[in-house]
Amino acid sequence: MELSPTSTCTGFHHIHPRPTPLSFPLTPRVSTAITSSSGGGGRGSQRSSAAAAAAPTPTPTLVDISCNDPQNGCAVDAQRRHSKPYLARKNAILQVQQSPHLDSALQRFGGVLKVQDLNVILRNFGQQSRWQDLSQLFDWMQQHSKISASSYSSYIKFTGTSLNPAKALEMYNSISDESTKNNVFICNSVLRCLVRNGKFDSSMKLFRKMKHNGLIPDAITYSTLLAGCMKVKDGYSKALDLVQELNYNGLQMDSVMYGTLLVVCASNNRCEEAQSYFNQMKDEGHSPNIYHYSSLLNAYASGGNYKKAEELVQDMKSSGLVPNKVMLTTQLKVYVRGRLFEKSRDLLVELDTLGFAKDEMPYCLLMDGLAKTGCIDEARSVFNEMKEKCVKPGGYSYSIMISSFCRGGLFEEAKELAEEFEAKYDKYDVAISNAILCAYCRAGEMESVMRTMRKMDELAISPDYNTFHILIKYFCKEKLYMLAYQTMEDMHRKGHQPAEELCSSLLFHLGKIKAHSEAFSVYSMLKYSKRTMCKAFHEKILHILIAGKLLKDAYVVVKDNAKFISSAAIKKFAKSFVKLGNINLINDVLKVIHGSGYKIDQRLFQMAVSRYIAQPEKKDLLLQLLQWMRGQGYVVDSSTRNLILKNAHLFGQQFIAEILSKKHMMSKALKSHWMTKG
DNA sequence: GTAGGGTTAG
Repeated sequence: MELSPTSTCTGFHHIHPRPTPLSFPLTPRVSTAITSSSGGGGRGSQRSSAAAAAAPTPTPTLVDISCNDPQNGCAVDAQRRHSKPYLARKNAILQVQQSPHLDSALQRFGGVLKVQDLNVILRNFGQQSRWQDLSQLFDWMQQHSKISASSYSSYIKFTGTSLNPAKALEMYNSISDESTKNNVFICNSVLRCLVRNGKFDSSMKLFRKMKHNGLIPDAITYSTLLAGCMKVKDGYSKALDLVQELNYNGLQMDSVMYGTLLVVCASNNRCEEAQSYFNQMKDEGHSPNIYHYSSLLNAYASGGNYKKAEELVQDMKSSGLVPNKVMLTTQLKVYVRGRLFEKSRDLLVELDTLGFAKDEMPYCLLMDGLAKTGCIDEARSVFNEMKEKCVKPGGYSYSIMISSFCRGGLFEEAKELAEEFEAKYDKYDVAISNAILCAYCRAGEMESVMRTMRKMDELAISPDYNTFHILIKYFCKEKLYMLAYQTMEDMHRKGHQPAEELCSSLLFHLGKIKAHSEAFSVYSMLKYSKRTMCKAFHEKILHILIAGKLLKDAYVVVKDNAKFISSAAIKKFAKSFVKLGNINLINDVLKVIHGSGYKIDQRLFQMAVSRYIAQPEKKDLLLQLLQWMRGQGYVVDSSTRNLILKNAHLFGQQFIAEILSKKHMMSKALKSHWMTKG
């Protein structure tokens, strides 16, 4: 049973390549209008080579020429207007960029190239994803001291793009010059690199360190960090902190930051806040683009606020923007979330007419909404409708339907659909794998469960919380309790916290099969997780530990949770411990029990004394016990006293005289009684 | 002469 793939990468990333940016399916006439009014900062158009070529360049710079085709007439004209050294550098740039042997090219042309020329080449390598050459050139620049702050920021940026945040960080840490290390461009590059690679917490930690070391953050710094809040738990409050800090530093939000903030609000169910940021943005003179509108619309979806959504779409149309596929699909989401299934269906028809329903996504939205409202039959018919329309179903629609069937108790149908998926498709990720696993588990298909687990292993799909949960529940159902336990251990190691009821059920069964220490381990997993634990849990594990004679562990449980444990259970524990537990801890146990408000009865004292008599070398402990008893007002009853006297030879006369002093004599008032809560 | 964002599904 291998549930912990050795690979640390997740299968999800293998299966889903980085999505390519969506293009707007708009008519050319409208699209021009949108591009000019989109107000997105114009970053994209600045970087497009078409725009660069079209831009008027009265006095071409080295950068411009290096990007042009040398055969181009314009460039030839430009060449004539420049000095020889200039042309030599321009030529050297091209030679180095185009040379198949970077080493020798640098040897030949390196002397001519200035730092800014090398930076041009560096960025060129980065843009072309020539990572090997990028590193090699950067090393060369370092070795020849032809390096500037720009070299660092570009290099770090591209190292982040090539998904190597550790390398970028290492580079940054290796900078010894303080002013270079505090250069805002370089810092922004490093932070961006961490954020991009999903290391938001690290980026915030580094950010604090940078500020401490003298960085003065600018708007881009905050914008970069804000972007990290989008895919992070509790991103909204983190984003708010950043906004507060940037305002405190006298910086202003721009349309990029507002865009990011709207996404954060939408994914954190902050509908009203999204709206207020949207308005604030407009008040400050930034005109929203289609992304701003879509994000706000998405925020409305979480509240199912379809009236506002419709107003927003109207508002957007009157501002001259045309709803695109994403916008309309998001509007469908609003209707689905608002349970307006008639409107949803109508909109789906409209999407289809516009050619926007060619993939499964809008169908998935509707199916999922229907299924979660209990309308499984309707969901099934949308699924079939989608298949009839030759829309290719994929992992999403299958996982929605399989999970719905499982939830609705239609296990056979779920299993059949899982088999259908396996027969027709070979794209797996953790979500579809979980749905398939769930179906096979509920249908009791052990062979298929095991096969699916092996498949996940082979494809390096990391099991997630749900995977573990499904499997543990299933193994319990099949009475494979040790397997369930091992799976739970694995789950715990991976940082997932199992739910209380699952722990409770497994713990109970482990106790039954006398897997006492395993049961205690389950108890500990729950106890040291952030989850709540029901009070009865402590007593449950206490009985198991007593049965397994794991008395030291039982002692810890009692010590920490006595107030949640019944007096009968405490009594049972005390008896077991004094009888069989570690002799060195007997006094401590008695003190703890007394300290939690229980009176200790004479039979227990007598048992303790018997233990000490059996091991006379522990006579100091006996003495301590008797002294403690005296201090707490307990007395030694006659039978215990007789027991000690009978064994007087083991302890010595003086000892006996001390312990049998008058204060220890039995008083009638304290006689009798088993422990009673004080 | 360098650095920032993005909308929809399980």
